[in-house]
Amino acid sequence: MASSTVGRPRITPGRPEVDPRTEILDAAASLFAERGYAATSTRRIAERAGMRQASMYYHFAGKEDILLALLEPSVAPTLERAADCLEAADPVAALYDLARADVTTLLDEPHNIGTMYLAPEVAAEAFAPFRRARAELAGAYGALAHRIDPTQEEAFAGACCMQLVELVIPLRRDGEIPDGLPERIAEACLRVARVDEADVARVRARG
Amino acid sequence: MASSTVGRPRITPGRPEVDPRTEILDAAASLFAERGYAATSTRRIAERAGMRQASMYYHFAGKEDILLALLEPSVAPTLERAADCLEAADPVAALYDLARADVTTLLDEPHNIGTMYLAPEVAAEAFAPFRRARAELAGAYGALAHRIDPTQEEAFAGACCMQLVELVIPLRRDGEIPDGLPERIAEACLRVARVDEADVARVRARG
DNA sequence: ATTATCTATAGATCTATAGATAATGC
DNA sequence: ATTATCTATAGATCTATAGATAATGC
Repeated sequence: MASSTVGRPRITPGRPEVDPRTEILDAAASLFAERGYAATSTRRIAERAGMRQASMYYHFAGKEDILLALLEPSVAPTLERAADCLEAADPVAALYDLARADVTTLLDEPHNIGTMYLAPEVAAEAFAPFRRARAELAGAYGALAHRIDPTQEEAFAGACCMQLVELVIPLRRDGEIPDGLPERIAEACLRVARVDEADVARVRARG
Repeated sequence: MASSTVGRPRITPGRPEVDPRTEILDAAASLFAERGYAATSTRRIAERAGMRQASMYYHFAGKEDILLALLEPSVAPTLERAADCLEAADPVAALYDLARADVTTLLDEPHNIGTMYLAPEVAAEAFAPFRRARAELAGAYGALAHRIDPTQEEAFAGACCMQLVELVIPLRRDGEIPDGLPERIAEACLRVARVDEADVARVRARG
């Protein structure tokens, strides 16, 4: 995984101990988050990664392949977490924990790559698995909300929770991350799912 | 405003009774919403508008000018509505009505142009007035929420309401608009702002 | 021999401008 | 004369490929 010294050396040496694939992903993620996918050229990605434009193609088939590599790793953990929480005994606590975990994940990603969830480019066929994973996650939110209060419709409640969780994306873009954001968003999800204030306090206090 | 017959005729005549500026805005809005701003070429806009690529420049200075023209009309009404509701006697009803009106506006726009609110391109200097208007709207949501329950922080509550209102954008993109969406989103805003269920029912019943 | 870069470039865009042209208006 | 289009194109991209090159590994 470290940079072996095999192969023609770069013109500017680049970070040691970081493999070139990661350098490219890192550069692309920051540019995609800042300027968007379509407005980011392969030349610019390579430049930020510290190599020539054409060298990128040794590691990736193209721009779309890079975006796939950036989004893919989040799919498996998301599906797992969504499946797990469906079996929880306490749906209120489960909803809170799921929302908090998802917000934390989005916060911890190195370059606010969540921005790309909404990009028109992920409508392409290649991103179908990614979209399916998001739909499944929304389904999990909806199922929990429905267990909390069966009078509310699953699809709408799930969409509301997802939307609140993804509030972290614009907040991060604008550099306005308040303290305790995961907990605050998780609480907002509970309220949208019609959990009463006593229960909100109970779950919050549970820590 | 109708198409006079002055000027060299088009190769393909185009809609009568619709002025060319509107044809261009219409074409651009649909393409921006479908594929995004950066991925939409002037050639494609002109083609959908029924004219040659260069003819567009008789009506607009460039692509950015078109996006500005699409976003600008929403600024004044938004600011007005936000200012009005701050003086309302009943903050719960005011929050409900503001959210419902904003969702309805986004639903009524001909081509889901709300998609562009989140595009990285509106970070450009030219869109500063538009961003300021959105910040002011978020401020109005926050102020109402704060009047409803002064223990909650304005900025976060405002951001949550905006985010819920803008849920209409992805729902519309996916063609999943349920019945009564403006009312349902407005209710969700009340719940996030910690309005109790009795008050939610009261404001909803008020019609 | 293998690996990972490099240089160079083909071919396909895309934006914006220059200048011609085909209508109506006066 | 004015207006609104047209054709043609300059100049600047941008993506992806071909083939050379400079290291290490065996």
